Amino acid sequence: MTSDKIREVALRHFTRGGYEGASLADISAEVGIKKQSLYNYFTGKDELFFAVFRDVAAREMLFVEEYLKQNPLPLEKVLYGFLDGYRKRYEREDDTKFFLRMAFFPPRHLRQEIVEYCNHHLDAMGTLLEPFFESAASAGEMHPDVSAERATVAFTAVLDGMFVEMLYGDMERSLKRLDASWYVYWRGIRNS
Amino acid sequence: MTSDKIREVALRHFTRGGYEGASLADISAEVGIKKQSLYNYFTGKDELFFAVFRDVAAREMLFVEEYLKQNPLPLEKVLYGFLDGYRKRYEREDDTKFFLRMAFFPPRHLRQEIVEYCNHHLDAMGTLLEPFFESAASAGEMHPDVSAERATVAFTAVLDGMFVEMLYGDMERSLKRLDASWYVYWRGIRNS
DNA sequence: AATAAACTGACGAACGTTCGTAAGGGGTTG
DNA sequence: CAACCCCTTACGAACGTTCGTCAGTTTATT
Repeated sequence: MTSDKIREVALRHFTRGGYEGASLADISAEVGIKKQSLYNYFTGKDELFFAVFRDVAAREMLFVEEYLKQNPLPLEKVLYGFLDGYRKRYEREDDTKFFLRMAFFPPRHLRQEIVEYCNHHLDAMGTLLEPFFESAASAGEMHPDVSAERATVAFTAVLDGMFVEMLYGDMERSLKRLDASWYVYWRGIRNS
Repeated sequence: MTSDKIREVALRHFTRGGYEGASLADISAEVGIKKQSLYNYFTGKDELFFAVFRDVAAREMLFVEEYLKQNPLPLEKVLYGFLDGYRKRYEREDDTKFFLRMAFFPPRHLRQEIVEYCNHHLDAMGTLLEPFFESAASAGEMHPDVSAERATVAFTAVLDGMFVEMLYGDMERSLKRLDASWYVYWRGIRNS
């Protein structure tokens, strides 16, 4: 399907160049068609962008849902596995990088729509994550001084910290940061 | 000085639109001159960009140096004050936001030069920060299980996590994250 | 025959950049 | 004091390119 191919190539171009830096000429050339032919599938650049954006958001959410659907495990395993799973996915796919870029630096004229989408995404992610902390708290896996909410918020910060280091591109540094962040984070919330 | 004014306006435009999204026409219009007149001060867009970049990098480094120059304090105060000081600065100035944007998503044809600059910056920052952790470790302020290096790396991750939330723009969320991240981080490294 | 998907051609607008030039101020000469 | 030159700074006009987009036409599929 040509439409899928276009979205796939466009994702890569939007990720590397941003909205302004991605040109329809380059995208269509890589797909193997003329840029005017893109208009058989999308009404314009904005619609192509949002098609890509929706694809990415759906896959991101699916990834999180699928991971958290697994059988209940000790919190330590769930959380570290989550970080490591996301790390591996980040290496393979442009999805997360695209999503971060557009969340942080949206093109001005699409800003509002993007921000709304991202807020919804973050809320949904919090809703999926927090129960794990709450049941872990009930089970005595977490230190009683650390509330489930604080632990959740701090965990998403660890996740973002890892993303940021990966954005920057140095794999060795990323692993070192993941190790250090997780080590300190888990010491900070565990009950022992 | 017109050159300063240009750099000041250009900083704002580069921060909000990125390299590709910032146009010389818009910048010059806001300064109050025609775009051709920019060429009296800079040989082109790239040189203007690097002039801004160097200004920003210098101010960023100066901020860190000045803060850490203060009289020795307990590690807890130094680190939390560092986070909070950066938070306040972030609200006031575009410097950090510009720096993050260009570090994460540099324009392709300037990528190498930018990355080199950023690496130097990160190294210098590590060099300034690590001694605080090492002397704190010697003084018994940190838990013996946590190495100074791990604590340093995890701390810069906390800092980046805060930046990221501020990038996203919601102040309430940023403060909540700062609170949670710091609370968990300090529990993770303190000696008690 | 009908429909979808590719094409050619062209559009106005914006981009960064270059050229030639005019206005202004300062310093050195008559 | 006036005349000259020079250098800085601004500008209008135009350059060639690229941008996203629109219209009309051919090709291929069913």
